[in-house]
Amino acid sequence: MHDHSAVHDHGACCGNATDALARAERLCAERDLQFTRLRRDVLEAVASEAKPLGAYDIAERLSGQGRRVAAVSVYRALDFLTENGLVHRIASRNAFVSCGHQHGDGAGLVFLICRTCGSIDETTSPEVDDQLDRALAKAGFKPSSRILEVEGECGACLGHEPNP
Amino acid sequence: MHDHSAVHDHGACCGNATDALARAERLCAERDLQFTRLRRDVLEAVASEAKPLGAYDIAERLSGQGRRVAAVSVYRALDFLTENGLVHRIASRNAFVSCGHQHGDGAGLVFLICRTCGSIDETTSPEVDDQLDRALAKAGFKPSSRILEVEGECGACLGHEPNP
DNA sequence: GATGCGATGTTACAGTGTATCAGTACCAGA
DNA sequence: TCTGGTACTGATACACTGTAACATCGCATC
Repeated sequence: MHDHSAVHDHGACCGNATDALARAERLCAERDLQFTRLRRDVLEAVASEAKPLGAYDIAERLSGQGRRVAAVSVYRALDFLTENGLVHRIASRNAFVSCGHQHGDGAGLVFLICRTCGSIDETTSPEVDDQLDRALAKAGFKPSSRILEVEGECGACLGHEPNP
Repeated sequence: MHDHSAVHDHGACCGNATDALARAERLCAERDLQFTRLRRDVLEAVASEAKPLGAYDIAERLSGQGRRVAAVSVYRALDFLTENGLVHRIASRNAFVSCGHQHGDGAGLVFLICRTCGSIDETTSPEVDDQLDRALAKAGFKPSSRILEVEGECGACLGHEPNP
């Protein structure tokens, strides 16, 4: 029912699906937005998996038992969720993860993508942002958004290895 | 013949196509790699445009006059070129740009993507890299590659605007 | 010439994303 | 109540991006 074959248990999995849903519910109430069934289901699918999911994966998971969710609908729900910072898009994978933090709009995030277990973590680093802003200013470039994704091995997978 | 409609003339255009070709030729000779006609043509197409080009755009440009270059071939050439640091992939655009610098393997690059004119510049910032390494170490993450792409407005376009 | 290898050509197909139109639910106002 | 507007969803079609598999060609080497 729930794939846990990958070596991964940093606590940001499974349990946070309900957290994410609760947070979404609150946020939509605050902003007077509709948290519809489709949006809820898409968020739940994404949040219940630490790995990034493609839009078609999500559509497949939500379909069945007389219900058919087309990829288009999933994309629309994902647009809504990303616009409101509940889900992030991983550009290097063409896939989506649920936001694990409550950091406002999702600016300044760093995504850590593990090559071994496929999981994704987020962090932030004000120091990186500072230096980046400085570099951009020096280049005469006015930023409006950025993506920063790092591939490598997560701590859990490094720990499991015999010879790091 | 050559589209210059976009506001963009920071000197990294057109002229550097020949530079890029010369650099590629040298590099392939050094490493004993084949710099074939297809690879040359693909690199030339990418280098003669400051904007990122999609693989199918490239295929279209190289086709005509009895020659037909399929997208697959372009992808293979692009794989070769990116592996050797002659071309970079822009993940947020699914497109490719020729490398404007001679910075070895292309690690530590920052891509500046202008929303207005569509051009792409590269910079590097050792400070950003330092801070990023620090943040990754703190997170217990061992990086093997990263992408850092910033969208915004380039200096040229900012200068052209009436009220910045 | 035979063999092996890398590069290319060709076809087919999988995966990703968007455009467009139609239908539905709901709410505000006449 | 009816009507019209808005937001969401369904559905189809299509464009774009990328890969798998196999055939062919050129070239170096035996």
